[in-house]
Amino acid sequence: MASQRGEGEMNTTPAEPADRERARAIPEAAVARLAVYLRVLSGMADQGVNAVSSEELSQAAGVNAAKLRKDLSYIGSYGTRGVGYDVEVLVSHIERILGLTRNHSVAVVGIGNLGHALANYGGFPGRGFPVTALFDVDADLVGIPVGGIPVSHIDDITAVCVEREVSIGVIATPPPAAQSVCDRLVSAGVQCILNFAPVVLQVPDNVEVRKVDLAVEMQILSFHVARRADEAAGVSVGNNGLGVDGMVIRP
Amino acid sequence: MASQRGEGEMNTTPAEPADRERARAIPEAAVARLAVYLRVLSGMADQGVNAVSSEELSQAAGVNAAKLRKDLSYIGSYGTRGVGYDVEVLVSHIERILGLTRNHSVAVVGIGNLGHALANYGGFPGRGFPVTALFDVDADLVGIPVGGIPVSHIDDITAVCVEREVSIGVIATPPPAAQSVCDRLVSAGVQCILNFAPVVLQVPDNVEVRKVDLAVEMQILSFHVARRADEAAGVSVGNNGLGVDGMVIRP
DNA sequence: TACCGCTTGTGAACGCATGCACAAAGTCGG
DNA sequence: CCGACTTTGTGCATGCGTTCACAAGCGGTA
Ligand SMILES: NC(=O)c1ccc[n+]([C@@H]2O[C@H](COP(=O)([O-])OP(=O)(O)OC[C@H]3O[C@@H](n4cnc5c(N)ncnc54)[C@H](O)[C@@H]3O)[C@@H](O)[C@H]2O)c1
Ligand SMILES: NC(=O)c1ccc[n+]([C@@H]2O[C@H](COP(=O)([O-])OP(=O)(O)OC[C@H]3O[C@@H](n4cnc5c(N)ncnc54)[C@H](O)[C@@H]3O)[C@@H](O)[C@H]2O)c1
Repeated sequence: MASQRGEGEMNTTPAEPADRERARAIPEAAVARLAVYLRVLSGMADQGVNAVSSEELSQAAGVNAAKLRKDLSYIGSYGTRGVGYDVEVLVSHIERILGLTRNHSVAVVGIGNLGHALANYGGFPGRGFPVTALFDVDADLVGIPVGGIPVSHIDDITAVCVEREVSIGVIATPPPAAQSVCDRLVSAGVQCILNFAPVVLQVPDNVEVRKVDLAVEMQILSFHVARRADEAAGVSVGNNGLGVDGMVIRP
Repeated sequence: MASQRGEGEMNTTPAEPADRERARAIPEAAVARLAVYLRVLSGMADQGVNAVSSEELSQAAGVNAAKLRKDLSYIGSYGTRGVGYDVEVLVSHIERILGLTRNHSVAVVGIGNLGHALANYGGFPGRGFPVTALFDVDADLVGIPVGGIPVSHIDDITAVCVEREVSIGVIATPPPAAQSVCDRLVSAGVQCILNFAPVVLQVPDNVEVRKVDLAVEMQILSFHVARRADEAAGVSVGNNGLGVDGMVIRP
């Protein structure tokens, strides 16, 4: 539960094995892909396509066809053998599983570079995630509308979140403020947090955190470059501007 | 290789099993965590800490201590039994493995909401990822400096990328332009791409793509809310605007 | 109606990652 | 110098996720 999932996995607690755990047994990885299928299917629906085979859909989503079918099987059997899937039907079933039959109100905290971009972004409302509240400590920002929503002061976070039924909190503050903001969101009743600050947040078990750390993403890319580089040329990357460092990794 | 990794995994090709595959056998998931350890360790080093045990470090990074030790063991044995790890030593070894001994020049394409935020963000250069080039199609933007770098026209992408030795391309354009931009980056020799546009990019095998899809992140959070909701109350989420649909999932 | 070809859905095998538990290896105090 | 204590490094078992391969099921056709 109290995970800290992000790009490459990152469990925190062992998560009790039995309890009422079995619940809805859809693998986490499959959920992420279902969201991708949904986007692709929505695009197809918009273009008037109304039937699709697992082969076509998997291609468009960039995954293995068998995996796609297994993923879809987790949510039920809504295809027609010999034919494929009805786009509309699939869309509505995935939406139901992902809990998108109701809107999820989003609050953005920290209206700086990133916060502005998020607040101005028009892509969320259409996907069921209306941004309904913005917060910052900066008095100069409070009251000013960004993307149509006036910025509230961070001290009003509980009242505003409750009033606007915020269910997802997005943290876009500097790292030192992130934990404090997180705590405030949690005590305001927000149970889902998307964190852009490069810090590991501590939250109670009933709160779900996902993090987006761009530096980590880049470092993973960097790793692949490096691996590829000394895979090609046995050793030594070539023109590195750093003295002696091109030796073998493992002794 | 030609994966499309993101939040929850997303393989594309089966990736030939043997070949020279064995290479550097560090699990992808471990690489992502190493980047997190590195950040935590850097923070510790800044605070004057110079030794740390696996228990402390794992706590700070939000992972299991055993997992942390296993992750570190992939890069070698640099701890001292009975004592712990030397922070500096660990930092430099992780940096070496992640290929951070040399800087990776970054180009951002699409200087809109998000592109501005990225260009203005001061966190990348310090972590070894200097942003050295910005591109857009919009003639009004070309020439204007953002975050100290003047925006170049997208048509100059090859020349500029080659000249500035760009190794990572960040795509922050609207979705319809993403594939085309991606193709241009690839033909300019860029082998690593970080994609913010919600589309599945097609790339050759020698190019590594990672995607950041915020809508997907939110949908995953939404799924957990929904799961938790009907875990508490037996069945039926409540007010869904879709006729008859509140039945059990699997027959 | 009976057959044929196509696509789904899934059982089973495999492989990767996680977590446990402990031996190996080092430090520190006496 | 020795013994007790601490913490690493890792073999092994377990569980999850991916992939294969095929039977079951459906539409179309004669
Ligand atoms: N901008 C990017 O592209 C980018 C990229 C990667 C990561 N990040 C991370 O995202 C976060 C935000 O980045 P940014 O560039 O937008 O920073 P920023 O400095 O531009 O904006 C931060 C905003 O948060 C506000 N703030 C500070 N303390 C607060 C508090 N306690 N409560 C509410 N608001 C508070 C500030 O007033 C400011 O408006 C940082 O943690 C950064 O590391 C940003
Ligand atoms: N802004 C956000 O917070 C946010 C959140 C999630 C996803 N995204 C995604 O990130 C991408 C960018 O979002 P945004 O809000 O910055 O959009 P935006 O419209 O503000 O900016 C897009 C920029 O790309 C430029 N552009 C268009 N076509 C181009 C081309 N062929 N080559 C170079 N530049 C081109 C445009 O001139 C514009 O400046 C979109 O795909 C969006 O879906 C953005």
